[in-house]
Amino acid sequence: MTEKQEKILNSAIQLFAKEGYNAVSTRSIAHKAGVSEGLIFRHFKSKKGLLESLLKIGEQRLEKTILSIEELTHPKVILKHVISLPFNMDGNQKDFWKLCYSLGWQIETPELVFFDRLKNKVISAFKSLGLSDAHTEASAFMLILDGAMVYILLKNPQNAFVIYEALLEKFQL
Amino acid sequence: MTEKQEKILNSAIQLFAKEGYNAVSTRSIAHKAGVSEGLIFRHFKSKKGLLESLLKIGEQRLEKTILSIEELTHPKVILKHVISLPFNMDGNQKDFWKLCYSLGWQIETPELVFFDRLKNKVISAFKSLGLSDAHTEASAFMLILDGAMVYILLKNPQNAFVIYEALLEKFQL
DNA sequence: ACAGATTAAAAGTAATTACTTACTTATGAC
DNA sequence: GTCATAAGTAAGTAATTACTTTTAATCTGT
Repeated sequence: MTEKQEKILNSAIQLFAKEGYNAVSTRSIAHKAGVSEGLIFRHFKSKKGLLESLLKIGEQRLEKTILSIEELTHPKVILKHVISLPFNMDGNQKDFWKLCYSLGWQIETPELVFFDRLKNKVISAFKSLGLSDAHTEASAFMLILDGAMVYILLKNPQNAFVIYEALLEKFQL
Repeated sequence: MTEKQEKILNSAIQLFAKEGYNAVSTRSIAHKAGVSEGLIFRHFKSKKGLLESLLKIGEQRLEKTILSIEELTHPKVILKHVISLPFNMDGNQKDFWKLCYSLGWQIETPELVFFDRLKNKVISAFKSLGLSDAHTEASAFMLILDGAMVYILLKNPQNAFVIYEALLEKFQL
């Protein structure tokens, strides 16, 4: 991975996250990266190819976080870790999640595996808590996770921590 | 409002909701409406003007729903009505909400008033329930409303009703 | 130092974009 | 019926789009 390749990737994810995939031109990416436009196509073939590289890299970076959750055994700890995710993102992670969620509103949703892995872990957690309908409970839980992500990514509030505590209480965690 | 104007509005909101504002061309809107492209600009001045018309109309159509909630007095009834919103949308309403939420990811967020009105009503409900921090509780509640909207609009599931019931239980409604 | 390959930029391409222009057709008031 | 206004279209416009091609710079091994 050359230095200019990284600059392209960094500029692209920032612009995509801020303005949405469709609204960003390859020209603006090249300009922000301080690189010729053609270089984007040399390295990533197409705009879509660039997007796919971003998603792949983002997933890889997330891998150790997901793994550490998958290794947990105590159900309440699992749930607590999952619902903490939106409240513990650094700038890079935020851009990646923002990209994922904004893509969801533009038809091209290239199914992200880690989301299913998280949900499965949540289902197993509710099962071991003895819930009668673990699947329903898990769906509701993931719905709230989505809500929290939207809250953090779109309105980025300063009172995030009290909201986090309120959510914990709601699930008695 | 002429027949062709309505056709333009209908085509536009459907396309915007499905593919996102930026991804839809005025040409495709005109084509879907069976109308010349110039007519869009005659009636709505610009693509953005068309969008603003859609938002205004959508808000007007929502007005009586919001009013009926604002007239409620019993706090638990208020909360139940608000959280029911995502689970009681017809096709037109779905398109409007989808447009609102998808726009949020594309910088041009022309602040929708009804959202604040809903939140204020929710705050007052939590206050009359005697909650110590009604604002925090209301934020968490609206966060969950967002999550439910995303769930319905993006994944449109068939088990929506059981999820709805699970959410009611979470707030003892 | 010099041929060959790699890496980058400069300058294209055709297609598409939002938007205009010039013009025609319907509508209604008097 | 005439005349002003509104509704509508077809054929443009310049700018921008994703992407390509050509040309120049910079390595690399000998």
